[in-house]
Amino acid sequence: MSSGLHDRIARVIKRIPRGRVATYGQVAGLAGSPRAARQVVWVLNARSEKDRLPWHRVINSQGKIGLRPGDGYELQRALLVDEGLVFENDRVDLSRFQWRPRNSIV
DNA sequence: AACCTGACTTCGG
DNA sequence: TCCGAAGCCAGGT
Repeated sequence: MSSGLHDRIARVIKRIPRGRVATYGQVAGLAGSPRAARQVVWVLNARSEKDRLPWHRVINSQGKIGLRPGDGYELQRALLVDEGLVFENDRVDLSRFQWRPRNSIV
């Protein structure tokens, strides 16, 4: 059973637990389209509010926040810090905070 | 249909 | 470790 890629991406994002983060590529992969990292961005912009997605839990493969200072960076970082993530030089340690889902069925 | 755009990713230097 | 280039997908113009 499967819906459109965007719906699957949105569902994956909703599953990211508090205190953990997922990378764009990881979300795309869990949604069944490993090369569609940019579609994750599209979904975040188009549906974060409407679908109440935990948008702040998605960061890039380097453990950094994609949003730029003055354009959401501060808010995202603050939200993550609230959830217990630790930033060192503008990045989080993925080996420590990356979400590792047990069942990846979408 | 061509071309641009983006909260990306990987790879090479 | 830090860029830049190239590859990537799909929506918008």
